[in-house]
Amino acid sequence: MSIADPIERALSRSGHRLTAPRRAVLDTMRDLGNHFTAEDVQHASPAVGRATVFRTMKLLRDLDIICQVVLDDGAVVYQLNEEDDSQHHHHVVCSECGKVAEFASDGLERVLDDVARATGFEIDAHRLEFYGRCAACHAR
Amino acid sequence: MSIADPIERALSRSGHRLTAPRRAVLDTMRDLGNHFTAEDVQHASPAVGRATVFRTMKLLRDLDIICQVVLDDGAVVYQLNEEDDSQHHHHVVCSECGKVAEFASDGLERVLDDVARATGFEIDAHRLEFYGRCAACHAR
DNA sequence: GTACATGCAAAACTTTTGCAGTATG
DNA sequence: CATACTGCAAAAGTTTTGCATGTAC
Repeated sequence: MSIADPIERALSRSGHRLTAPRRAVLDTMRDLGNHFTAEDVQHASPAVGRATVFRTMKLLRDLDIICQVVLDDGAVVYQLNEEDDSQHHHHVVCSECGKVAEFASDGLERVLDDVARATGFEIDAHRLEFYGRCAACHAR
Repeated sequence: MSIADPIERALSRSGHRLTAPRRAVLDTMRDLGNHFTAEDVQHASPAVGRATVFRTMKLLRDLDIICQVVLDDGAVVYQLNEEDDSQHHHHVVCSECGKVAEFASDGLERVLDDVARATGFEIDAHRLEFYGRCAACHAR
């Protein structure tokens, strides 16, 4: 039987078992919608053991199903990657409602080259986050 | 009497006291050279109480004397800002030796505009980190 | 049926707080 | 000499681990 949900399929295909607690954690993350911490997930799924929440989140992180978002204040939270977008991308975080949008970086190449030249570093990865106010919060 | 060290002067001028533990923490940070965590500092200055290390680091962060660096794996560490460079800047982290170089972002404006247009966000802050290998490690 | 996954509880960490004593400005 | 700061120890919070039990495949 083939699995309908793409995330559950990815889990299964990578050799991991599709268990009730894992489904519960995934559903919770979808319900939370925005970014969340392990504590958020645990709180919204009290039936799942604390350790399992951490173990599941670590697994999902390794599989690139969730990704880290670094907030303005340095706190690190997580977010489900958008469908088929386990690609490299960045985040814009709304400081009012917490909404996060993703975007792909194109123009960053130039900055990267400049920095490589100026510092002598060979750069192979980066992290970029923007902070501001989303259209809705901005309008108010 | 005027204070020779620019950081100590900044501390004093902002209405804080120049105490032995604070000097010890600052000296330790300079010794560590690179980025460090609260634990690194505490470990290198056993004479200073644990709580004081945390309180001092919080203070230095508020005064923009140290800044956060987010590592590749999401861990957040700290680093002394370079002299007179409490300005906005970014970091390139060597994944081999841990060395961190700072740089100012110029070309980021274009990326920022693109993202603002594409997402509808009004962007007022950002965070950018590059990861790679420094010239020395790269040469080896 | 077997290996993987879970839940629980304890352990290991990290960071914060209350308070009595100390020392800076 | 007032009050900002410190150290200690306890508390609060977070993440990990060991182990017996359960369950997906």
